Amino acid sequence: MSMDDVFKALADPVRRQLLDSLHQRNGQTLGELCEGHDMSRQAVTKHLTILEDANLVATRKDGREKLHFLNPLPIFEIADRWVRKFEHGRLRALDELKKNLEGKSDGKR
Amino acid sequence: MSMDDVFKALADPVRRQLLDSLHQRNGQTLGELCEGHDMSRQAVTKHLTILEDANLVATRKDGREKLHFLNPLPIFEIADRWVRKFEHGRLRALDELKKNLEGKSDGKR
DNA sequence: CCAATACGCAACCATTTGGTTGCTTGTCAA
DNA sequence: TTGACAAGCAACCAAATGGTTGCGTATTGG
Repeated sequence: MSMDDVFKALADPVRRQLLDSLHQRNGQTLGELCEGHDMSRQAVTKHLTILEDANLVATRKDGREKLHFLNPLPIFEIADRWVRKFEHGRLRALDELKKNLEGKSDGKR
Repeated sequence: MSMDDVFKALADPVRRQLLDSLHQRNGQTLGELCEGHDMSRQAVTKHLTILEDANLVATRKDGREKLHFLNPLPIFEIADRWVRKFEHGRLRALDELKKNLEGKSDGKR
């Protein structure tokens, strides 16, 4: 579950939609998660595997069904780290950017 | 600057490193940003273009140099939306996940 | 028991991605 | 003015991605 895996897992709209679906109703089976997606079951399986590898989804087998559960913790971790990193001057960020784009060799370099 | 563009832009370690570099020192030229990356200038240019398309980096031409500036706002927006969406039960998320994985047909379905 | 259901596995394919090289353009400085 | 430097453009390539199909396996309900 490297950080890169989480970023890459989140970079696909289908996978984000799968997370959304699990957020609405947790513990869905593979078949249920396939509904509404215009692709084969195997394609959805591949996406779910990527989400599992990123530790965003955990599974449990129940009989012949496979239940999927959302794990939002990696999302929180990444958000924390990345937001905190750039937090400095969050409010003034737009102003600073504007000035930088207008300013001609403003001396900061 | 769709949300998908931002996610995809952040999904590559080279691009995240470029954002880091700009965070350390804003307004770097293309040549400066290339230093320390074991790839051609053109490869870095492509990554920077993706960051520009995602509105994470803005540029200004200064003579024969091109200056690059970080725009952290899209990161904040995405973090806000996604963290808020899954915020519910953030603290208990891990416990709930554990129980779901252990529990056999806990009746919620 | 056995047929249907739910899922797994693997080969295959088209497109996208991430990189390269070669050449061109524009700007500065000696 | 002209050579060197910074960056742009375009063609090309290998590998990863995202999808497909066909078939195999295990579980369950009638």
